[in-house]
Amino acid sequence: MTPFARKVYKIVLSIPIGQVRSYKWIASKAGRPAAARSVGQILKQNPYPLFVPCHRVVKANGGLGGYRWGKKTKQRLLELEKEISKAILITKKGKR
DNA sequence: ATCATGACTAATG
DNA sequence: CCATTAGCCATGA
Repeated sequence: MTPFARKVYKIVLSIPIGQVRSYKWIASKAGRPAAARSVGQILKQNPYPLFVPCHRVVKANGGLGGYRWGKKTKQRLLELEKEISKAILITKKGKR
């Protein structure tokens, strides 16, 4: 585990449910604005599968980006979380 | 130090 | 959507 990798995971962990960030954005936050590609390298190692929400990291142009277990899976997780966050909003609204 | 590898980016077709 | 090209960079051998 390198210092850069640690930063990347920490940042990815901070992405809220139902939201996404680009590899470039992560790279900048980690202090290496031009290391988007390296961010991908780090994420594919994914030491904590299903704990680090690496599926919330997408391409800068809006594309899906890659995923260790297939883009299809990534897409499904994102749509699922989108629904979940929507449900959370409804809950908050009705709760008062 | 050098070299190869990619879940990137931007531009082009 | 896909493929190619060039630039970019952390990482590991």
